[in-house]
Amino acid sequence: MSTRLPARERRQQLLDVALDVFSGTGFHETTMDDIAAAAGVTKPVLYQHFTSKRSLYLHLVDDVGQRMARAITVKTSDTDSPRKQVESGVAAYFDFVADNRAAFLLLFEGADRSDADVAEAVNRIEDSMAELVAPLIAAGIEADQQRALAYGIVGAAEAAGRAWATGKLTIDASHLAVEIAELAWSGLRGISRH
Amino acid sequence: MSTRLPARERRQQLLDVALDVFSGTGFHETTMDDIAAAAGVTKPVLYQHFTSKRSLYLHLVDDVGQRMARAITVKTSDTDSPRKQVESGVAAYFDFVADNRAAFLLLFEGADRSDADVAEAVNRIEDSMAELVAPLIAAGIEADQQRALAYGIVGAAEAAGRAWATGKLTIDASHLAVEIAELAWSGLRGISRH
DNA sequence: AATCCGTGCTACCGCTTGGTAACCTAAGCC
DNA sequence: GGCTTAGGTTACCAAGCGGTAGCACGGATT
Repeated sequence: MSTRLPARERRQQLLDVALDVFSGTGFHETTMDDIAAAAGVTKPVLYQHFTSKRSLYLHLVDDVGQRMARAITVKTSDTDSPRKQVESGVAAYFDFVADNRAAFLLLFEGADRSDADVAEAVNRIEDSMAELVAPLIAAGIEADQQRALAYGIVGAAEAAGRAWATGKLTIDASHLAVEIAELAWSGLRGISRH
Repeated sequence: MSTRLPARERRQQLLDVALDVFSGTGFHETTMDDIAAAAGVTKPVLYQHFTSKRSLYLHLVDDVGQRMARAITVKTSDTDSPRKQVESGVAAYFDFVADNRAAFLLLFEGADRSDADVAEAVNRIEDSMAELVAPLIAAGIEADQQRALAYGIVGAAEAAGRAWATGKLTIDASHLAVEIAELAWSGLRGISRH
């Protein structure tokens, strides 16, 4: 039944499966046996590839976080008009959400922020996105206020993404992106001429 | 050492202590012994007042959620000018954050959303706040888009609150409220004349 | 002073689950 | 065909922790 796999492939398969399971059930509600079973394998196989449950989980969170950050950074670096940057950044954000639902939910719905390491990993992503947004706010504003607004915008995308990914919104992702981009942009512009 | 307390007061003390401990350490990382110790008491005392760890936790989440929702609803019902409603609503939000840091973090930082009941409780709050915000958006817009934007605004406040409550922003709470209110308002207005 | 009840403690149980030791077996290679 | 190696399994352990039974103690009541 269980086809034998070379280490490389098995490891990748385990990562994929673990992402799905963790994402659906959450860290603490998921047992190593659950993941193993979902992969059609037994527990010790997991421990041949990962030293502990925690390390597997952290690996996933880190990995997914980097993928998301990169996806967005790449697509915003094309243009330098602030307006276009907001649009393409938000679009990239929701593209990622749509194409990687499990990954997004792992980060922003299931992640256990009371674990310091996990919280740090998630914060790193939020911070890096806030740093992309901050410079788009008019320069006349104090740095701390800029950061506050940047976190606000990032949070808006996050919440909308979460609502969408959990099925609370029936809009399609690209429309949602346009909507949130507009919210962000006019929010930022409104502030700038305060 | 441990002064004896009548049931009423003990129960309340346990709730207060549990809120602090859960909020700081998270549900799974907190043991019943931890809470008991923090209250200067032993575990069985906890079970004289609450039937299980889960029920204690859920009780807290529910309680805190209702307090927060009420605090905001009350202070927005004064006025009917949309602009003023946004301002006073957001102000009430950050007042609550500042006055109830532990409670806020329990809901939006430590809460384990992979637990269905917890997620539902937290969602209830977000939903009720989104419902306060939605009607402030111009009527010409489709309902689903209104809801999407409403979630976005609520998420902005949440993220800003979280950043503030975890010490990532040094602004004082009332300034932060003004800032986010302005972001929300101009965001909404910008959208409305799309 | 004997009683009683509400409050709290000591001591314990048992299940879940992360993690491991020892063994097995399919497949390539000579 | 035998040997080696890597991928996989069964069976188990240990420990943390939620939850409980049964006892101790203090103070009001009579």
